Amino acid sequence: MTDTKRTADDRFARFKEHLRAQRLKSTAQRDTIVKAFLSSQRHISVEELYNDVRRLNPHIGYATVYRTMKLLTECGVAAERHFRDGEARYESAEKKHHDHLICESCGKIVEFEEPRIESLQESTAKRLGFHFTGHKMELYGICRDCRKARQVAG
Amino acid sequence: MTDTKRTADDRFARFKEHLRAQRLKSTAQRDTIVKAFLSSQRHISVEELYNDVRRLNPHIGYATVYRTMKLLTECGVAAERHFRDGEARYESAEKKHHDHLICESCGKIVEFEEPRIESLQESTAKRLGFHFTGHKMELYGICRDCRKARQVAG
DNA sequence: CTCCTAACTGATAATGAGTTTCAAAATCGT
DNA sequence: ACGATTTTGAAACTCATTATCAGTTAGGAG
Repeated sequence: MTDTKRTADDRFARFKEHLRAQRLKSTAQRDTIVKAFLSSQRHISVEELYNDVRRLNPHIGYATVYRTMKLLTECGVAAERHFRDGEARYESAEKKHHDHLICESCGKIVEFEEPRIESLQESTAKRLGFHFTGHKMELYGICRDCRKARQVAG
Repeated sequence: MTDTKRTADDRFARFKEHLRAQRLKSTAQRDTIVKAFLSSQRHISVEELYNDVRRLNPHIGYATVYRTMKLLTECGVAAERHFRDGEARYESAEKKHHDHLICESCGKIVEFEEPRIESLQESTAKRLGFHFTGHKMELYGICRDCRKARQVAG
């Protein structure tokens, strides 16, 4: 069994556990949506997920996808992100804290951690009299591939 | 004449210049909206601005406020910001680059600059093969006043 | 100053992401 | 298997913002 498969199973179990703890019900729709999410690529939008889900069961509605992603976010299996395009994107919340670097040309999203930035943010907040609780941070740039493509084109 | 008044005049002139350059027309509505914006507090929302404008001229419509803020943004007099609450807020674009620290309890917005953060961001992007073009960054925390109030209440 | 045309305005409709409503259907503890 | 409680899908509704459109206005040519 692959690592990917095993962690997907773990997260699915965590979701089921959340339902039980909250006295919510297990349904075929929820299972389908969660499995589609867990086997999707990172940073999927609701629309993209809905399209995946529809392939598995065309009767599942848009609202149910939204509702299920909310549940997944509540139980810590998914994390909601808002980048520039205005629609929410979801990623697995397994990994530790990280931020995103986004290519303005092709939309590629790269994840990174930089503790030195975090610690400067914390000290900046403290300097201004705040107890630091978190941040929203995305870096934007042009990735190597797009720079190359541009040189060829230009 | 105060400094505030003088820079407001400058910005108004810059707006008028933009209209001329783009062969757009000067109208009483635009003048009213721009003056209301220039005499408003920082980080004003469209709704707040609309309310201010209505006091000066109740016949000006919502759409015209939106349209005029777009013009002000285009000519560099205003800058659009998107914080967590989902509605756009506008600030004067006169000042040099800065970021925002927002109190999660009372909503207070403090501006700051921290070149050391910017330079770490730039080097992080470079390390990942990107040409850094910009960022979106907001810090969140609890301000001193809210912490005090909480102690008293608790 | 008067005409004329392109630009502008305000009301309203439309958009798009996301949420709520509601009647019918499904779950699950007893 | 019963029956209260949840859940579902479709459709209606938000909320911020943008587009449409018919009527109005600015401002340059003459």
